[in-house]
Amino acid sequence: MKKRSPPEPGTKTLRERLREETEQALLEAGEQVFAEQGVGGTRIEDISKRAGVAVGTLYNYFEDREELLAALMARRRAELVKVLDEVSEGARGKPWHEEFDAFLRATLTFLEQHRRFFSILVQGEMTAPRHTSAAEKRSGSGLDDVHACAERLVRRGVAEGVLKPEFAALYPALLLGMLRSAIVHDRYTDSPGPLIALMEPFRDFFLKGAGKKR
Amino acid sequence: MKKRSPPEPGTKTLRERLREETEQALLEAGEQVFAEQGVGGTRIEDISKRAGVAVGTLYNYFEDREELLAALMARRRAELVKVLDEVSEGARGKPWHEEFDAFLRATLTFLEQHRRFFSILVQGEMTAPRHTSAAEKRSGSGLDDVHACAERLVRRGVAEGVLKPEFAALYPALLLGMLRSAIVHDRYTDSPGPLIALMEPFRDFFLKGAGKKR
Amino acid sequence: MKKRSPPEPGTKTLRERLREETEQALLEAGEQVFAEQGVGGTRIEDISKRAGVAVGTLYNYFEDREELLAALMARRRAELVKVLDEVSEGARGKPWHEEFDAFLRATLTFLEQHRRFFSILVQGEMTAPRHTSAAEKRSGSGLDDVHACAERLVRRGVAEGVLKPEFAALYPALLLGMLRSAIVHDRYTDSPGPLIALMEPFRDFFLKGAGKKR
Amino acid sequence: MKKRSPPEPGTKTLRERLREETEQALLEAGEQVFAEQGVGGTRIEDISKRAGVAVGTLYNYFEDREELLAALMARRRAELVKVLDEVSEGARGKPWHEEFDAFLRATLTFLEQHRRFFSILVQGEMTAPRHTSAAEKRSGSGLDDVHACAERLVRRGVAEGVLKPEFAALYPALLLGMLRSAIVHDRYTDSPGPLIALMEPFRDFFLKGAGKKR
DNA sequence: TATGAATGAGGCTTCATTCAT
DNA sequence: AATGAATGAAGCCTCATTCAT
Repeated sequence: MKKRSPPEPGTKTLRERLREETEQALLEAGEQVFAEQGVGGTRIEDISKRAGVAVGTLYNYFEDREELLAALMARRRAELVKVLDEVSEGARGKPWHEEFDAFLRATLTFLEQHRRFFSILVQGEMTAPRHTSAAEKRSGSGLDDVHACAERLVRRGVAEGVLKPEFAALYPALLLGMLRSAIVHDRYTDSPGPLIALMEPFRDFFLKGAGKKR
Repeated sequence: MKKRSPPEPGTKTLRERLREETEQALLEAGEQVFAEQGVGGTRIEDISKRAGVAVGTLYNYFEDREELLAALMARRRAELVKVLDEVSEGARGKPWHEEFDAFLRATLTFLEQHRRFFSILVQGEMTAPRHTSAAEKRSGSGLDDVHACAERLVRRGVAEGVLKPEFAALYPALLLGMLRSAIVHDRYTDSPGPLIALMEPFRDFFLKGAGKKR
Repeated sequence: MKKRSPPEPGTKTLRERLREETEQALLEAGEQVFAEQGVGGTRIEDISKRAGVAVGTLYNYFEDREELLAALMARRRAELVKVLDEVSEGARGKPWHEEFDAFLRATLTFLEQHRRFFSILVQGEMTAPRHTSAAEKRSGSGLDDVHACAERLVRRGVAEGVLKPEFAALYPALLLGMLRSAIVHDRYTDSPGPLIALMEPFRDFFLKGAGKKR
Repeated sequence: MKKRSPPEPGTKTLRERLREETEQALLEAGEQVFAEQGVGGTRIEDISKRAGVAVGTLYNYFEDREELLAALMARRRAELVKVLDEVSEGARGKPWHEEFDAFLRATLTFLEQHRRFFSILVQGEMTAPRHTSAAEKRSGSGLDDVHACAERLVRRGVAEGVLKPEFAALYPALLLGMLRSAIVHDRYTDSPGPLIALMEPFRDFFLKGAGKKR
C-alpha cells in the first residue's frame, strides 16, 4: 500500500528537512521566550507564535511544555559539552594553560551566544518546578555534564602541578560559579561590554586570586 | 459599652502582637513553600495552609502574591545587609583581613540558615515571574544592596592595598558568585557538610586563586 | 487560633447547608445536561451554568469531569437500590407476586423520574470512555448492584415455585432488559404516556410471555 | 499519450476495486475502533491507522467523522435488515414459529458477529454526540428499520393467533430489548458462551414468560 | 489519489483574588 | 479579623479537518 522510491542514501526528504527546520525554529523560539519571560511566565502559545507556527504544531514536535524545555536544555548543553570536549581534545600535548585559556574562551563565547539559555539553566539549577516530571529528570536539567568537563580540566591542572591540589574538589564549582558571575556582573555594571572581555580577569582571578602578592 | 484603657506607649496591644505573629508565620511559610516548590510553582493556598491560616487571612496581610514575595525578600535581604553592616562596623580599625573573614563567616552562616531563601534570590535574579509587576521592580527583588556591601568590602581592600586594583570592578560579583557556588557545590558533592566548612577554601581561593605559586 | 462555639449536635452550619445545596444543584445539573447532550458531548461549563455557579465552583466539589459523572451515577444508583431494598423488605411474609409488583412499580416510577439518568446508564453500560479511569471503575459505573436486586427477586420467585427454574440465570438480565425497553418503546410510539402504564403489560409479559395459551 | 480502453460494462476497474477495498477497510476499522473506545472517545486518526491509511485518505472517502459513522451504521443495519427480510421471505407459507425461530437465530448470529456494532447502536440510541448534526439525524442512526422488521414479525404472529394481541404494540420493543439483554447478560455471567445458546431460553421466555404454569 | 504535517477552535482545569458570613 | 467557598480569566492541550506535496 505504501510504495515509494527509496530515498537516496544520505539525502534527506524535503519533508525531513522541513521537519528539522521547524524543530529548530521551535527550539530557538523556546530559548528566546523562556529567557525573556521566565520559565514559569512563558505561554506555550507565545513560543509557537514566535516560531511562526500554530500551537498544535508545537505539540506535534514535543509531548508537552516540559518536554520542550527539557529538549531545549539538553540540546544546548550538548552543544557546550561538545565544544568543551573539542577543547580538551585539541589541547592534548599542549601545556595546560592553553587548555585553560581555550576553555574560558569557549565558555565565554558560548555564554555570549546563549546568555538567554544560560539564564534558564541558572534558574533550573535551583528551582523545583511544580511537578518535577520524569522527563525533566531524564534530561538532567542541571549542568552535571558541564560540571564534568570542568572537573576534567581541573584534574589535569592538578596532575600537571599547575593547580594547588588542596581544595581541588571545589574548583570546578568555583570555576563555573565564576563564569556565572559573568552574567550577573552585566547587571551591575554600566558598560555591559562583550563577555569575552572578561577572559583575562577571569584567568587572572582563577589562577592568582584577588589578593595582592606581597 | 466597654471602655478601653489607652495602650501604654511602647507596649504592644495583644492584638498587635497577634498580628505580628501571624505576619511572621506567613513570611516563614512563604519562604519555605516558595523554596520547596519554586516561585512559579507555589500556590497561595499552600502558603496559607502552611502558616495555619485561611487564604483570606493572607490577603489581609499582603495585597497580593507579589507583595508577599517582595516583603519576604526585603525582610531577609535586610537581615543579611544588617549583619554585613555590623561586620563592617565591627571591623573598623581592625585589619582588612578580619573584616573579610567576618564577611565570609557571616554570609556562609546566613546561607546555611536560609539556603531556601537564597535559592529564591538566585531564581529572582534571572527570572521574570508570570506578570512582573511594577511593585516587584520597586521592591528591588535582586541582590543590589548585598552587592553594595560586597563593593564596600572590596573598596576597602583595594584602598588598603590588600587587593589588586586591576580588576576590582569585578570582585564583588566574583565574591558573590563564589558564595553562590557554595550552594551549587552541595549538589555535586557526596558529603554535603555544613557550608561554614567552605570558609577556608573560599578565603584561600579568593585571595590567592587556584594557581600554584611557583 | 480557630475558636468557634461548637455546633449544636445534629444541627448543620449554614455553610454546610449551602455546601450540600450546591452539591445537589451540581448533580442535578449534571444529570440534566449529560442526558441532554450525551456524556461525550457535554461541556463542564454547561453543567456549572445550569447549576448557577462558576466553573471553578464545580471543581471545588468534584475532582474532575469523571468524578462528577461517577458521583452522579453512584448517587442515583444508590437511590434505586435503596428503594428496591425497601421493596424487598416490605414484602417479607407477603406473597411473591406482591413483591414483584412492587418491584415493577418502584422501578417504573424511578425510571419515570430519571429517564435522563437511565439513559446515561444505558450508555455507560456499553461504552468504553477514552480513558476508563480508576475513579470510574471504583464507582462501578454499571448496573451491577441493581442487577443484584433483580437476582434476589428472581431467586425468591424460583424458591417459592412461582418462576420456572429452567433459565433462571437469565431472568434478571431479561427483567432489566424489559424495563430498558420501556424507555426505548417511548421512542417508537406516538403516545408516550407515563411509564407506569407499562406495569401491567410488563407483568403479564414477564410471567406469561407473548405466546397465546392454546 | 496513453489511451485507455473503455471499461467493460459490468466490470470494475482496478481503481474501482481498490477504492472499494479501502472503503471497506475504513468501515471495518471504524466499527472496531468506535466499539473499542466508544463513539465519543474515538479519534479519527486511530481509525485511519487501524485501516492502514493516512488521515487524509479517510477524508477522501468520507466527508467527515459523522458521515463515516453514519455510513458504518447504515451499512451494518442494512445487512441485518436484509437478513431479516430474507427470513421473512423464506418463511412465507411456513408456520409462524419457524419464522420466529429463524428471526431469533439470524439476529443472535448477527449479534455474535457484530457485538461491537451493536454496542454502538445501543449507544447511539440514547446519546447525542458532541455536535449532533443534521446529517446524523438524517441517516437515522437508530434501529428504526430493524424495529420495523420486528413489528412485521409480531403482526404476523398476532394475525395468525399465535401471539396475544393484548399488548402487541409493545412486543417489538420487548423482543429487541430481550435481544439486547443477550449482550448485557454476557457481562454478568462467568461463562460467556456463544450467544446462539440463548436461542432456546429466549424463545421460551418470549412465548411463555418466566411464570410457572400452574 | 495518498500522505501526514499544520492549523486553531474549543474543551478541561487551575488558581489568584474577592467577598459574604 | 478570620474564614473558605465562589469566581472566572487564562493557560494547557486535543483532535477534527485542511492542504501542500
